Amino acid sequence: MSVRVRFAPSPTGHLHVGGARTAIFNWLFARHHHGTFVIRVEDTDQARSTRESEAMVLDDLRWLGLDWEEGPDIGGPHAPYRQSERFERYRTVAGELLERGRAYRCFCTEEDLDRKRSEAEAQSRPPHYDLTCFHLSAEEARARAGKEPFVVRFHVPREGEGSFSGDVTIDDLIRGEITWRGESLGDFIILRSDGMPTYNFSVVADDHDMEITHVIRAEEHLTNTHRQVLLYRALDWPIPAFAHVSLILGQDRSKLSKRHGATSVAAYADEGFLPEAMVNYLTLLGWSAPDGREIFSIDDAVASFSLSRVNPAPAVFDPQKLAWMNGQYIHSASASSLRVRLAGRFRAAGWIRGETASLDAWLDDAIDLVKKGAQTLDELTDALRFFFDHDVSRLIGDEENRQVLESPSSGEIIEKLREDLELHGEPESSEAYQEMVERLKTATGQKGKNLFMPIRIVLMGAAHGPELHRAVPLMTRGSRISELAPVVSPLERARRCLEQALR
RNA sequence: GGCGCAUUCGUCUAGGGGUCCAGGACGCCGCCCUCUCACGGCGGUAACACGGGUUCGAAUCCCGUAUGCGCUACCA
Repeated sequence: MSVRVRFAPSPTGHLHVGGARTAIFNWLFARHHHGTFVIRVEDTDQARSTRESEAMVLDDLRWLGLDWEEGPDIGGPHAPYRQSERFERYRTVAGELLERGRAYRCFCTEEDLDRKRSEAEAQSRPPHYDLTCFHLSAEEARARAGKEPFVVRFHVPREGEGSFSGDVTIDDLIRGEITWRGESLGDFIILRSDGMPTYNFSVVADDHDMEITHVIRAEEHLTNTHRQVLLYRALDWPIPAFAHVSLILGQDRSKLSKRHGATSVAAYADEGFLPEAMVNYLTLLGWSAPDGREIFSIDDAVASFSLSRVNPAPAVFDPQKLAWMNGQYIHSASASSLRVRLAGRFRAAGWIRGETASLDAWLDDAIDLVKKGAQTLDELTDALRFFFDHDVSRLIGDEENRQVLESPSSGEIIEKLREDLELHGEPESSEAYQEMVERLKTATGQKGKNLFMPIRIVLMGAAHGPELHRAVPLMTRGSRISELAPVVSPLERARRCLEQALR
């Protein structure tokens, strides 16, 4: 039998990293087994669910690089894939359960239930439903159903009730054997008074109808499995395999949520994280490759993925390691591929004014110049800002910079630098830059840090940054490309500094 | 409270009775490279929750305790 798995998000906002990892594990499992990946939208909570959220979640999944064979956007043999469009089916299944005597109408009001619950708690009895309506005769139930609101409850088989048992044992693919006793469960609602199904019920109906073979989901659903298996049994439906993936925790070891900072994958996309890095990191949160490698492509993960290597313990989300990993991907990416991903940011910054091959070539060189210093696309963009933005007053506003510039030799070095640039022209190559440095060495008698720091600060605008012999020629070349926003040329920088900072 | 799950360096993890005085990665610290910052290289710091068993031998198996988390809803 071919593998069929599903990811079932509730459309209540962007996809969060926890959901993303569950989706990734499902997808990896499906692809590894050449199975089918289904997206089903669980929007029975109509107060919180929106179509906009559904579109966002689907976009987030696509951004991660996941694809699916069946889903609300593309349909499929088991359409519809939105629970809100499957109400008829749930009513039919509930009717089947009613007919089989495995479920019953319950007319107790919420007030009744609240009262019963607190009474039970006061007497330290389990707060289970007291079966009042279970004991109603079929005739009475039918009669009241016409004029009173009711819910449909599933009856959890009690000891000695025929051949049925409320005990359930599953063999979780990640955690092994897990057993629940029937006594720990009360009769639970499957259809609300407004006719809407509850989660545990719709999930079972859908997973069965959609022929899901493996239910891979978050650990928070683990104890729900007890109810769900009971439902499968009452309906004589085959029970799928289960795999419960542990929760992702924040730094304080509580379940990851908004107050832990960025938790939606969209937020990471905005900051300039690459989907490949995101998938790689999330895959590693709970799973490890058999060969121990930590940086791997999604195809490698597909090839070696197995649920038996998924760790059952919860994992703390570590933004630092994610950032490191994203950096690894950026550092090994080609400049041209990064340029494509950065295009939107460059345009937003107003740096790109036209289109020409020389512009692309310049951008690629610029990207290569700074990419090792960046861990995100945002940082990479920031690292390029110095080309276009040369603010002398901000430059001398920095204490470290001012100290260097105020040293006795600096004035002379900058003066000679300007003279050299005027006389020999601005360096367009690394070699030309080196020659310029040699001339400045002889002219000023300075070398090492004493020589380079003033040059660096005046030309680059900061004491730290990329290599001068690459950056300065690029600056020169950039200042001559009209399709690019104005790059401040080396000579202009030297002049401005002399005028505004050094007397 | 009841039920369930989990517990190896700060974090992610490897390990599934002897090869483990526990290996890798992130972080942190130091050194090297170097005009600076990064990158990279090298080295260091740091863990089997606790208590009982089982066994010649336990991080690995069993029981208990502690702690954390989840469920116990007409949320999913």
